[in-house]
Amino acid sequence: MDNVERRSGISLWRQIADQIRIAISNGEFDGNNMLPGEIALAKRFSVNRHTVRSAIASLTQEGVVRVEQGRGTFIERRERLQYPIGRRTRFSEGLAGKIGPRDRHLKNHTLQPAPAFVSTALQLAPGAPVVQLETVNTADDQLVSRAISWFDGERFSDFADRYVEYGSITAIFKSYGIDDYIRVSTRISAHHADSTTLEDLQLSPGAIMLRTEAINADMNGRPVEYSHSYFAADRIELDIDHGTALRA
Amino acid sequence: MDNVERRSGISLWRQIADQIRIAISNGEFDGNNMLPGEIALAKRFSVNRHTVRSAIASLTQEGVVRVEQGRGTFIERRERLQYPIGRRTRFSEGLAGKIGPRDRHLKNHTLQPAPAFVSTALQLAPGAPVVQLETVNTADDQLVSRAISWFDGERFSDFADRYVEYGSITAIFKSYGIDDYIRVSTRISAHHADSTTLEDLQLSPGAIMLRTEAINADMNGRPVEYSHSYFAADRIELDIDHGTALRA
DNA sequence: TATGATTTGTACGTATGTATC
DNA sequence: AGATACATACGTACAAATCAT
Repeated sequence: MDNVERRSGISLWRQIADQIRIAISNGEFDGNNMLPGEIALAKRFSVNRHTVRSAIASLTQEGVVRVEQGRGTFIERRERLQYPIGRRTRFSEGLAGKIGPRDRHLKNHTLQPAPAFVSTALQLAPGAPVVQLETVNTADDQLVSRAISWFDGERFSDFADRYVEYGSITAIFKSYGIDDYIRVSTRISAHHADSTTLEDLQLSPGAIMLRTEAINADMNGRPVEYSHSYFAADRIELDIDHGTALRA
Repeated sequence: MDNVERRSGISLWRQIADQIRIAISNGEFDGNNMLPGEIALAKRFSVNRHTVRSAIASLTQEGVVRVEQGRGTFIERRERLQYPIGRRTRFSEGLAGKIGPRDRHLKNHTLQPAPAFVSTALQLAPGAPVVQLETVNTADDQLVSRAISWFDGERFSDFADRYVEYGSITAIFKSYGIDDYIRVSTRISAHHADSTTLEDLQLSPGAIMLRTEAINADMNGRPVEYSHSYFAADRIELDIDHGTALRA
């Protein structure tokens, strides 16, 4: 019987969370990979069931366990896929060992006047038309991200149609006469997942998303794509390629 | 008096969280930038105080509000500092507009045999001695990150001593005859903050951290620094510099 | 400086709803 | 259908932090 100390300056739920975390790493629950029920844990630590629930809620936040209503509390351990980001990353190309087959599912597309932040990023006149694509993306058959991308509506008016035909962004750009393009900027931040991302990526409430804001440009330096991507943080890590050539 | 609907298939706390979020964006609490007390909110929505607390806990997770015991619940909105990461980023150099004066505080340092993952990253023999530095870092007088860095213990045995003397990493490397170094790899992931990071960066429980795992090398391609950094995700965003020169 | 009022945090108990097996 | 397990919601009491007086 484990014990917890009252009036120690550390709340019971935190002491219990700590002890459960240690018990997990000691392999105590390796058999069926799940915790005992809340009532059993409450008895084990001699506290109320709700105190155990507070501890489990905390461990859920940390990503240590995952709770399923009616089934139980499961120990969570998943390797993160390595998702490459670089000046010349091409997803259609084979990538050295990192991440497997990718797929994009087109959720929605529109042709509309650009919001201010989009026209700025694409260096277009305010309110110029832009094509907007919303996709949900998988890698190794796992949902990993959703993205919203914008393209110059004058230059790429039927971008969405070609999407179905060509499949890859690289191929579509080629069809417009753009043989090459490069990533010129990427901004990365982390947030709690919003409701759209929770749904699209089938995440649990409280999940974390990695957000990237990126601009790609053609070889004249003219922006051709602006995008916001939201990755399931517990499924991937971003692997930044800083280039291999030495430069002065 | 706002109302919530029971037995609607949506829990009361979620309905309340949604209504509070909307009220915030409507500017309803702009006066003192904080929510009414829990009891007042409970009366407003005709529910128990704990139901309100569940709603507020959810909003805290989203980063919409921040709770301070004995004071109240405050509306959270802070601009993220833009933190540059690139092949040749130098923190002692002036950086274009992005982020202000930086400072590192040395928390701890040791000289010890390298753990396996460190010797691998630095391309040293297993168990070779390494200098380990633990720092807490500020930018614009705000706590932004903590870091653990490792250096070859043979090559840089008195690294920690020189730290006090020189202040900047670049200057220390120069003192060892390394005039230049570059970032060769960066891996970025997001997690819930662990207890050490919570404490070092004075974060609230449930906060998110951005983790970077980085290797710097000298101009011969020999690794000179391996580091793990943990950033307060609500205070910064990482701005990846992909370089400006065009390369084949 | 001290004290009381206010506000959030912890912990208990109880009842009922919902999902799974 | 029944048993089990987690989810929601109510209530009560007291602790801890903050703030005004």
